[in-house]
Amino acid sequence: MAGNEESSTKQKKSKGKSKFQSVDIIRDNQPLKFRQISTNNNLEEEPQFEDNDAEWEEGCIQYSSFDNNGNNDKDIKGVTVEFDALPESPKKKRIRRVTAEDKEYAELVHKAHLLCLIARGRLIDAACDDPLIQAALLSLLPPHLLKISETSQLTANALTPIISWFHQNFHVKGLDSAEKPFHSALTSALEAHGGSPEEVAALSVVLFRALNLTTRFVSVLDVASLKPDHDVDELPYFESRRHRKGIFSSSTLMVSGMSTGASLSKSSTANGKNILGTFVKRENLSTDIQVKDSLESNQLKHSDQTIGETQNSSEDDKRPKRKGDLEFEMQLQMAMSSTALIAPERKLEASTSDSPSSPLHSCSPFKKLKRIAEESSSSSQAISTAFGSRKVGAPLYWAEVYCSGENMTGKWVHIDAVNAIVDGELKVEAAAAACKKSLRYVVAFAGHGAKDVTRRYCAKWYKISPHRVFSEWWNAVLSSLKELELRATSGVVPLHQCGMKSTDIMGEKSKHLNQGCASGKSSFAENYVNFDKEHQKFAISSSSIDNRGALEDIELATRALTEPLPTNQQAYRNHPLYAIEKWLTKYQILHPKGPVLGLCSGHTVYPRSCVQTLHTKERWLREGLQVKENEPPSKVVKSNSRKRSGQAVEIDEFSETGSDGVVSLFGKWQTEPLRLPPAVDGIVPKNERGQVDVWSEKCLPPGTVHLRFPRLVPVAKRLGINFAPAMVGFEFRNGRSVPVYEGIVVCTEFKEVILEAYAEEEQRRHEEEIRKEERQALSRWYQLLSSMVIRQRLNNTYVYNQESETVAVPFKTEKKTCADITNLNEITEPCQEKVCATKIIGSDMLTQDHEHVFLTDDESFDEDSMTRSKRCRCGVSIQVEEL
DNA sequence: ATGGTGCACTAACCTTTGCATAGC
DNA sequence: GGCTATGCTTTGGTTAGTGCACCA
Repeated sequence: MAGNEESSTKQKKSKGKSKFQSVDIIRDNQPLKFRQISTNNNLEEEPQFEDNDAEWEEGCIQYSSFDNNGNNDKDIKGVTVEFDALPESPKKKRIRRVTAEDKEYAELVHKAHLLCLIARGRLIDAACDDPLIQAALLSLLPPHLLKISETSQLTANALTPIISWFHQNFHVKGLDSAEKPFHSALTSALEAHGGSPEEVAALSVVLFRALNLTTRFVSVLDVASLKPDHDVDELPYFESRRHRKGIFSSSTLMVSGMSTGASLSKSSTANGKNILGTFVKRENLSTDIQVKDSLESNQLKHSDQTIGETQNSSEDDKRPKRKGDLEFEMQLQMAMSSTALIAPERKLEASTSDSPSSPLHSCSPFKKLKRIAEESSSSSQAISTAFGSRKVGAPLYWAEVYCSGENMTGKWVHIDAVNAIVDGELKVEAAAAACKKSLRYVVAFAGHGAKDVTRRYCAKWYKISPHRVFSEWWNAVLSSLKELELRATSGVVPLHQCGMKSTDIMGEKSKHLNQGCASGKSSFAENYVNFDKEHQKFAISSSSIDNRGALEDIELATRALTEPLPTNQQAYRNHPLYAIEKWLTKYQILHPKGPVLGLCSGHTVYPRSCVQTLHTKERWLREGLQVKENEPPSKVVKSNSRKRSGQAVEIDEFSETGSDGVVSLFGKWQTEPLRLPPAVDGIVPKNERGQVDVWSEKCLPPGTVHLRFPRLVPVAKRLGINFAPAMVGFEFRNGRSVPVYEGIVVCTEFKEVILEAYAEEEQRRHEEEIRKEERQALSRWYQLLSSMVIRQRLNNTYVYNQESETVAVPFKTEKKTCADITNLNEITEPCQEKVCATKIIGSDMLTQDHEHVFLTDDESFDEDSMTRSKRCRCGVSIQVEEL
């Protein structure tokens, strides 16, 4: 290593990229240098130990520190260096970027997990259809509540008393019974009047179905992330696993069981809709919570376990608590108070008392909760779970009941029996967001089928759509399930009975649209035309709007296309509905440039449908399209293709300016179907490179055909047929693109001729190959046999003869059995007596029938090795060293 | 203190049509 | 001399993703 100066230069050069650290060991005035692989995330990189690549840091360690045992041995073995600070500061920490492989893996996991969750949903749905459970649950229902099944025009309000009763009688008890089959778990939950959130929600579905109400079991599929996640803790499946051990395993609980009796009746009567309690009430209630003996002990044990998981370890106790941990503890306390299965306060205090310095600790958990509750209550009817960053408490399961008396045409009404919420679809997203959950997939299950109803609950679709699997796959998965679901839930809704015509439905759409306009702070009137165009597929005639499924589809589609305009610019980057010019890519343009939907931070917002992708003329050719004559380019951009110095003069023929380095781009509306010059007189029209670019069948000149066989060129040449090599793509090799050729393009009339010739040629080649292989096989057989014979001959001569002192070696031959290897003799000119391979190999070969005769004519002498080779006519040869 | 926003930076991805030399 | 096989070498623009400062 050179001096410090050089080292520091290297350090500067490798600023922020240090992979290794070196330490200079001063020993006998000769600095030694060694490196330590840092704890860099990029571990898969092979360390490069060339000096020019390595990044060195200097440090001095006294030699004596290595030699404290008095060992003067010059070799240093196993040096351990301890650094005061970590080799890399957080600032220098390199982020490991996700690779395509990571993404693919994550997507596979995501899909598999989705399928599992759908299967789970179907299982629950099937269990909810069980007549025994339905009957058992129905038997518990007070008689006056049974009347609801007689209601012809069911409304959400009519369901409130049932929800109230259910909520008073069935509570979330937190313990997840994932180990049990769901059917028996549901039975147990019914007996115990409570269970996991999933079971309680399912029981509510059972109840509604028992009352002959068209009901779906709705579940938020809390699926593993579609994108590779660096932080495994954030992965939902890890999350859920972790929380399954706790009281609130992917809980849906938002309001306590104890409190809701009062709050339910009050709020439900107050607004007739929302019977949600608030945390302010919870705070008051919590001070009066009575410990219930029997359940307490169990719960305490469990809470102890849960707390133990996060804090009971002595190491953890001493560690300063993270915010999330504290929040989790508060969550825990809330959970216990909510279910009236609370641990004694001293326990709670103990659980939070180990981080006195924590800012959160300075106020009591309930004060904190009160503050949060106040915040959440500031937004009208907000669901009071907005505490903590932990992903617990989010609503994951609920029911949807079809209320024919709602909304003129009937409506699927959200009913969260766990939290006693009726028609709270607009609040689900807020509740989920408060618990850091996104409603990526909300799926309704009925009749063994499933339907994606995410749109109903998710207003900000643009936020969740990047986290959903691509729609083609998802739609394909759900298509058959959707039919099943539709069959189970569809019912004819004659429009005339509802006094609603198709125009009214479109009026509804218009209303939604205008709502969207209002939120977008802009007039959308002119957008209606475009909107209507996009809705064409949903604009079903009055005659076809005859079932709930179709109506719901319209409703969901309307929601899909009337999302409010985002208020931040970045949301427009990949927004499926809206776009601003700022976030268009190099190859995108607005065409037509309008209508204007609104403004965002001074940027005009356009519909995403106006964004068109541009391509060069050549690129359009690949799509089987050509740019119309005299079309001016829609956009001229700087070329990013590398021009070699030798070909830099090449001028872009499409460029308006005519200068090099720019590319003209055209939109699809400027193209027409490709019209290539046809083949004339058996001549294939070729491009400037003397080939045909076969990106697709559309790219073939009329009258030509692409023959995708190897070794066709010599055949075509031999027949004198005009052809062109078919280039089918590129391969990136050695840092550059290399064209890939596959077969040739010939005129159609020569297709049969050339294929026949090709078949003959291939046949001939095949036969030739077989012959070649046979020759090789025989040659190898001959070599093998020869070597064996020689070996035996030598054994006989030098080993056997020691005993018998016989010079002549007997050798058995069998003429009759050697027919199989006649070719051997043809190749090698052997003796007339044919060697039987089977005999030689199977027997000792020591026979008395043949005596080798080594004629002097067949001898050869190698002067270098001073050996004489003698050959018998049977093919046996021996080498004799002359002394 | 916290979360949202926007800018700046980074790394993955996409791009896309040789050349020199040795051996036969 | 011509043909073929082999080895060499790895750009730079675009864009999605991430970190961080700033602000409400």
